[in-house]
Amino acid sequence: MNNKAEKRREQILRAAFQAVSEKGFHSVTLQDIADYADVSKGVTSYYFQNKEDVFRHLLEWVTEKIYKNEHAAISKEHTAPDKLRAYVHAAFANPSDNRKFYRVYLEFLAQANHNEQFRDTNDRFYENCWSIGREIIQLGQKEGTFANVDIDKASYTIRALIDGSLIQWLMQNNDQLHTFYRDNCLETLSNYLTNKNNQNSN
Amino acid sequence: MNNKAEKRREQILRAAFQAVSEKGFHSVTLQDIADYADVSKGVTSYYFQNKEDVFRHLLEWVTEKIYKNEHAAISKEHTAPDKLRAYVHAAFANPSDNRKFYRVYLEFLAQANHNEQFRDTNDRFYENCWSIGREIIQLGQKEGTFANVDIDKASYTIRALIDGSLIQWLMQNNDQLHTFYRDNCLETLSNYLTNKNNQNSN
DNA sequence: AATATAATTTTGACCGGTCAGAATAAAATA
DNA sequence: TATTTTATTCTGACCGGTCAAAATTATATT
Repeated sequence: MNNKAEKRREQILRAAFQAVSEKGFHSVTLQDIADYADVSKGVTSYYFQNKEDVFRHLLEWVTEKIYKNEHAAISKEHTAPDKLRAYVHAAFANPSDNRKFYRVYLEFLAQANHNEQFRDTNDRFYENCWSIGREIIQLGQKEGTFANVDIDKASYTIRALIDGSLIQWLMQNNDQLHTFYRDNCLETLSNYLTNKNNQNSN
Repeated sequence: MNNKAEKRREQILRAAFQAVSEKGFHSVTLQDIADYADVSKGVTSYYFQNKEDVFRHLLEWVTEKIYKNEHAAISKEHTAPDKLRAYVHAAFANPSDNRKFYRVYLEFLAQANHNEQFRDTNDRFYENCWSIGREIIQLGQKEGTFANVDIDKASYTIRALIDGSLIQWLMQNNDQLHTFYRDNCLETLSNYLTNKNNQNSN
């Protein structure tokens, strides 16, 4: 049945994810994916058109999962500062998961420059991230807890700082720094959004 | 003489840079590098141990050039706010150069997770970036124009926001947004460093 | 200066190895 | 039995690295 096929596909995507995180995007072979999924080589070709098709779905799957996780996190909170904290904490997750995720994500970002499909998928991911940012900021401004910053600009800034911090953290092989970067990120964003001097000058 | 050999090596590095920016890290072959450098395939092997050696030197060459450029830019200015502006403007450079550079740099970052040499080189680059940040912040605090933020934290934040902004910009194929992201980045950093509420709580 | 010799640099064909994709067959399942 | 899944093998393309020979440049000799 369809459900079972869907299970297989996810099994393969998980395997591909693991393979990419350990071996790196380009050194992953169809055989690797099959090995990690504990199936034979032909299965991947049966469920996906080719290797690129696997990766395309993998990027979609991963970014979708991240977005849903982050969105769920902020939905549990009710004030803007709480949502902001929840967002940053969700984005940073825990060191080992996040290291794995960002390794893979970074490879896709690098590839996106030469692959329009990846770029499109990432655009949708960005849109989702920005929408989270906007939601938080709008609430904060309605509450009166946040300054009257330009909402779009600020939503870009939020994601830029999160990604920039995580990449910087990723490049140091030191999980200790995870909470440091997370808290610094949150603190900076809190001050940025709260500071009444940051008024929208438009 | 030695000088001529050095010329050749740089010629090859430039070719490799061009090749990576156009074709992507992993699809670049020794033949590609030779083609871009307008020499035969064997030359690269004559001047470098192997392909990886070329890439290692390429990353060093590129990051060194970037750092020197940024450092030169802030050295021309005398006040902290001016240095900050100069730094951000240097980091953003111009759209086409920066797109090329960040494409290549992003590929190296992705690779760094599986390549210790790349990671080491990037660590040195980060150190240089942070030192620029620290220099600016220290001056600003001495001048009294900047708030008493934690200098290390702030230097990480500065680079994180620059990198995060540039990557986000890179993923949109729109050079128009270049000044938008640059100015937003600078504005955010200015406010962050100037805001007297951002006091170091240690 | 002209020629011969040596050193350096460049070339491109070649080899061993790898991989994606295709083809095929065998086994399992319903 | 028909369909799905797994296992195995083949093939053609491609790449990194090698290296002998060619070309060029530098040096020595007369």
